[in-house]
Amino acid sequence: MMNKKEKIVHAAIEVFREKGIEKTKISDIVKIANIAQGTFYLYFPSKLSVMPAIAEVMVEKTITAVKNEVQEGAAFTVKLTQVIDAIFKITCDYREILALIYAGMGSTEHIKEWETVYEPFYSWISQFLNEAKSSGVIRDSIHVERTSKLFIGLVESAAEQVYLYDSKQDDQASIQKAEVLEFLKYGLGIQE
Amino acid sequence: MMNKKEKIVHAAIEVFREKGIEKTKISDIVKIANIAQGTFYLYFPSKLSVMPAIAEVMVEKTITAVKNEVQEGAAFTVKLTQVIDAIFKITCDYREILALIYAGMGSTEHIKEWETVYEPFYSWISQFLNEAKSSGVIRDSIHVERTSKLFIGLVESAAEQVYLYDSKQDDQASIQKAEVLEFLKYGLGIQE
Amino acid sequence: MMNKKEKIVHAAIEVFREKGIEKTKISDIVKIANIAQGTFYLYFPSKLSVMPAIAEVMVEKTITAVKNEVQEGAAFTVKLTQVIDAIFKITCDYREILALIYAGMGSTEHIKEWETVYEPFYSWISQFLNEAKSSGVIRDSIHVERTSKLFIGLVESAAEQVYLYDSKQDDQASIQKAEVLEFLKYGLGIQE
Amino acid sequence: MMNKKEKIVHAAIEVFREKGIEKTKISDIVKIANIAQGTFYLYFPSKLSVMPAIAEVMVEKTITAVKNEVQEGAAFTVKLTQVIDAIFKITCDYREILALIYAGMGSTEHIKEWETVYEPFYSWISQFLNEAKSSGVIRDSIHVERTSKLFIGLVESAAEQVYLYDSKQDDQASIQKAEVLEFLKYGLGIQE
DNA sequence: GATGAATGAGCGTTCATTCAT
DNA sequence: TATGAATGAACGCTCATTCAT
Repeated sequence: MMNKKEKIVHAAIEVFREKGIEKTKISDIVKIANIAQGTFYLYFPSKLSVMPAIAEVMVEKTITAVKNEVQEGAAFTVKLTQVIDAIFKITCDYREILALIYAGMGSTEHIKEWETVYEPFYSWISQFLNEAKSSGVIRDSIHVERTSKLFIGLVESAAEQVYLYDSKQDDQASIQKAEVLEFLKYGLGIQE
Repeated sequence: MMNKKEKIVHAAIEVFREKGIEKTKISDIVKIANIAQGTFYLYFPSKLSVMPAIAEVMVEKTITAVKNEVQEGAAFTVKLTQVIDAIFKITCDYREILALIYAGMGSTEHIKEWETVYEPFYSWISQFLNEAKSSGVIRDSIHVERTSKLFIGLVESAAEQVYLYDSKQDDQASIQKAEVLEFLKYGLGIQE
Repeated sequence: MMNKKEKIVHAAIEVFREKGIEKTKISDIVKIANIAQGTFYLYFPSKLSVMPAIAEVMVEKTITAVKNEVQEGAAFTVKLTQVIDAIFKITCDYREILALIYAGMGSTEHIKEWETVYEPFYSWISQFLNEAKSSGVIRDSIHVERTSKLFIGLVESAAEQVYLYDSKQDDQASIQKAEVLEFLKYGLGIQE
Repeated sequence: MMNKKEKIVHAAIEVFREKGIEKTKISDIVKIANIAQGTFYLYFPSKLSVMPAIAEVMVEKTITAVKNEVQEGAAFTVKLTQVIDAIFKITCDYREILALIYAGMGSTEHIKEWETVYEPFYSWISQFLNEAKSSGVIRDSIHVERTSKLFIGLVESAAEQVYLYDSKQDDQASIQKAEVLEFLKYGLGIQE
């Protein structure tokens, strides 16, 4: 049994994916969440104010997906491929929502919250890069915190482009992924 | 004196930047454009249908900015720095709109148009990379068309992060730019 | 053919009388006015903001009623009786609305407007008293402007009391009127 | 420590004064009363049904104020002045509420209750006038019960006008009071 | 008695769209 | 073409009321 707030967040994700954010009505969300219209307003003042809570869930989903995909003990390049795979998958599955989160939501009101919300994902990637740096697999001049953000930005925007331009052709995804991998290998200065 | 259509497009850009797309009303646009409410519908069927026209203007602005910044005859690394500078500047100035355009706008209806509209910018970057590739400045394994998109995605997302996370500290911009340059130099495999 | 604003004001008066102000919905008003719901908001921002316009109409109605009732050339006491009759009639017919207007509308926002709106009525009574004062019918110590307000306050509150306490008994009205007349005769110091 | 019912009544007075009756929500009242939302309904069925209890408190306040002001053994004219002073003070302090009570509240449902509630005040003034009548200070033709209502109506409407039209100028109050006193002296036919 | 989270009917308000001028 | 007053369907939001605890 979920509590009401969680119900709203999950219902919102579901409806946003189906109808897009602009076309989603609060009445759609409460119908899916199976709560009364007024109850929504006990937890959120508006449709957009659900976004930070959604972002939190999305970051969790992403981290979980990445962790599940990455094979403990594999070579760094393999792991890199797996990270890219995971991000591509999540990005394609939830692209409308991620696009909004990533773009900073159009409105600047919640921006400082994203920082906090995204932090765990940046941390994970930082840690991932740091290990590689320590074992000499990637170049020593890497600044891991900053690069983690560039890394995620690069992979996510690449994933979005696949959807954006080549949504019909599945093989485009793998070509694009390969390209990103290649670019990252050079960018990180992998020595294996 | 602008014609009515241009007035609408420029007014829309102005209002979208101020209020965000969701909160912008057609009445806001016509007020700024100084035309009658009904006149809008003589040129555009809906608020979102103005977006491709906006994108066109934005791409023009971007290409112009890049061209103006890049110094003919300079070394590739210098030019690279200049391209990054120009994109950072444009991205920061118009980030709300670019974010939306780039993210595909949440609604999938106009996606195919973006492809066409963005094409000139991708072309310019492709050409830029191609010259470098021909003269052996960057690694030969680069696929210029695909990389041009990764390139733009990387730089734009980096620029967005500066705005997103460190809006107050101006020096963050230059650090972030340096990091991107470093990453690109490795990613492109520059040999100078 | 009335213009839309007048239609709204008259419809509002009608509905307020029937249902009371609190229970009146804007949808009731527009139904009677025979206009679209949205049209209301082109002229008034809220239900209560119609009140000043209503007050204006009510003051007109009152002055007209008084003028019609008062017999040119009659003795002052007769005229006084007629003024009282007219105010009682109007007050009883429109008591819910007048009560609100007179009480200052509960909210203090429109108070300064009442001053302007009521002015014509105060003027008329002032003039009425002034003539009587000039011809020596009422005591010389009367300050006509101030007394006109006391006069109206006295007669209106008396009329309200008839409605309030004795709404069923019609003869109460005439007794109350007689009492007011007596009180006013003394109060004004009539010498006839 | 007040009991819950008293808490509600006093909270309602406070909120009604601040926001007006129409804009007052039950949730505002319970917040001030520091009780739970549901508790309200254990004592009152609706917002307006609190009004008679408020009126009772107001009448008590008024009678107390008048009694405190009036100096035992003073001449009638002096007492009259003191009564006027007291009513002016109370009316100005609680004008929004008194206006509503006095005007019959727009809704006719509780009217008969006001009669009962106001009775003590009318009685007191009747008694006050009766004594003056017995001692021959005021004219013999006075009908004390009816006149008590006219008396109160006159003084209260005068007090409201001070507030309404001249809220800034404090000396207006004393001029208005003097005018009322003069008017009453004549109206009652004082012979001193 | 007391609570306050939950309810949902109902209302205010918006704003894209139309069309007579 | 251009206008902008008028429209009314659609939606956000409120808030009196309930009821399980």
